[in-house]
Parts: sequence; C-alpha cells; structure tokens
Amino acid sequence: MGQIKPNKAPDGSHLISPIEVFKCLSDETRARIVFLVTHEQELCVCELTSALEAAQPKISRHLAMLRSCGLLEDRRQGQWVYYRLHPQLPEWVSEILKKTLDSNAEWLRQDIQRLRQMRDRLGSKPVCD
Amino acid sequence: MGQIKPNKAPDGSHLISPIEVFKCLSDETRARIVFLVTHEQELCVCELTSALEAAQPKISRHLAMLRSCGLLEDRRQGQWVYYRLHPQLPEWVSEILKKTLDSNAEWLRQDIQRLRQMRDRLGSKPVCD
DNA sequence: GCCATATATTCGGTAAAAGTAATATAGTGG
DNA sequence: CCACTATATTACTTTTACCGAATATATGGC
Repeated sequence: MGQIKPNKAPDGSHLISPIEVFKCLSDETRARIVFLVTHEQELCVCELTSALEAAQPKISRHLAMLRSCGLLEDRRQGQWVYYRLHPQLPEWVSEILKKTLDSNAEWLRQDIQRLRQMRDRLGSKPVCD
Repeated sequence: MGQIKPNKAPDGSHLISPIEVFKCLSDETRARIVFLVTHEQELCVCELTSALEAAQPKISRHLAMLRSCGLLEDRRQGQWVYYRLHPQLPEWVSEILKKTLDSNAEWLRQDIQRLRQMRDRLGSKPVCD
C-alpha cells in the first residue's frame, strides 16, 4: 500500500481509483476497520483495538494507510483520535461499502459484539468519549 | 491469493467472503480482467491478452486465481476458452462490480478501445469466435 | 516540569504475491 | 501422427506487504 495523497475530482469528491479502494479492503484488518466505522459512524483508536483484539501499533499503521488514500478522516479530541469515513468519499465508494456491509452482517458480528461489551463495561464512565 | 474452492450458500450462490472478493480486485491486472468481462459479458483469453497488452501466461495465471475463488467461470469452445462472471455470484458482488464499472468508465476506456480495434482488425474472419 | 494515557512511527525480519521465462497440455487441420 | 494455435502450469527471482518490538509524539492532570 503506497502513500497516495488524495486529489480532488471536479465535483469536490476525492479522486480515488478502484484499485486503491480494493487494496484498502483486501487486508482483513483494514476491511474490518472500514466496515466497523461504516457501521458505527465514528470510532476512536482504542475502540478499534478492543473490537478487533489487535495490537495498537498494528491498528494505527492500518489507519494511517486508510487515511493516506482518503478513505478515512481523523479528528482529534483531547487525547483521543476519532476516525470516520471521509465525508468527500465518491458516491460509488460509499455505495459499495454499504452494500457489502448489509450483505455480510454475520461477518462483523463478533467485532460489533466486542464493541458493545467494551462500552457496557465502561458504563457511564467518561472514558474514551 | 490462495487456492480456495468455492462453497455453496443456502440460496445456491457461491460462498465468497468480502476479503476474497477485494483481494481479487486489488491487483490491477485482475481488476481490469474482471471489469472488462463485466462489461463485455464474455471474453476469450486471446481477447484479454490483446486488450490488456499483457503476456499470455500472466493473464492465464490471474484467470486461474479468479476461477479458483469463484468469481469467473470458464467454458471451452474448440481451442478457445471463454470467461464470464460466474453465474452464481452473490448478488452483492455483481452489484458492486456494476456500480464500480459504471462510476469508473474512463478507467477502462483504453482496454475497451483496444478490444474494439482487435475485433475490427479481424473483421468478419472466423477467428476467436 | 513530570507522569500517565492515547496514538503514531520506525526498523528489521519474513512471508506472500507478482513478474519472467521456459515448458506442458489441449484442440484443430492436414 | 505431425504441425500449429490457444491456453495452462511450473520453477525461479524480485518485489511488496504485513507483523512484532521498540520508540516517539501528543495531550491532560498534578
């Protein structure tokens, strides 16, 4: 995965090639991140490490790739960094994300469940929010 | 890309994971093959080598991967082998192929053009048909 | 400034994927 | 059976991508 800076298309959406998109989604860790974020709107890094049960540097490295190709956008809030789908994602990309997610719900079940459990465990405590 | 034999889902469609699909499409040669086939319904190997201007063994190797994961189906006719999208492809896969193709027409333009030129050059001669 | 927590980056090793060249198989027509 | 064309496969080399461990940076609270 090279480091490609996203350019703008005439309509203001990001210029991102099919290959780039599919490369992003061809790694299991990245795919789970992208689809979790698609499902949950916004997630911080610690939620992702919990949900995926993966080491933090691993998640961060993949997040960097997803950022650099324009699929995700990050937003810092205090010590936390939140990731969401890039708002200027071309329509066809959001479409295939949604379609794939809807048709493969079972696939993400465990990750989503771990996410819920983590949130329940934290209860109303103001951590990571 | 491993050699994974496609299994059947309850509805008769192939069981193919999102990751497998995206891995197939993450290589430029394979993506061009798949989208060309999506666009043209059916293509034989020699048409693909011409359209992509690639060595025949290279095309054949990628075709083997696309076959083994259930994305393409092959059909032999005389000395030619024709490839098409696998008829039992899950609906979500055909959807994202169509959507991606429609939204990235420019991307395949040259390949399609070379295909047309090849066909024009052969004219009505009964080669590769 | 110091410590704790959250996140990012770098480095070195390794394994998987892609390319090239050579060779094998399959079908067709003589 | 032989020669020819189309396609597939194998063996080898090179490149790319991923991972783990260590380290760096950023923020918040004292």
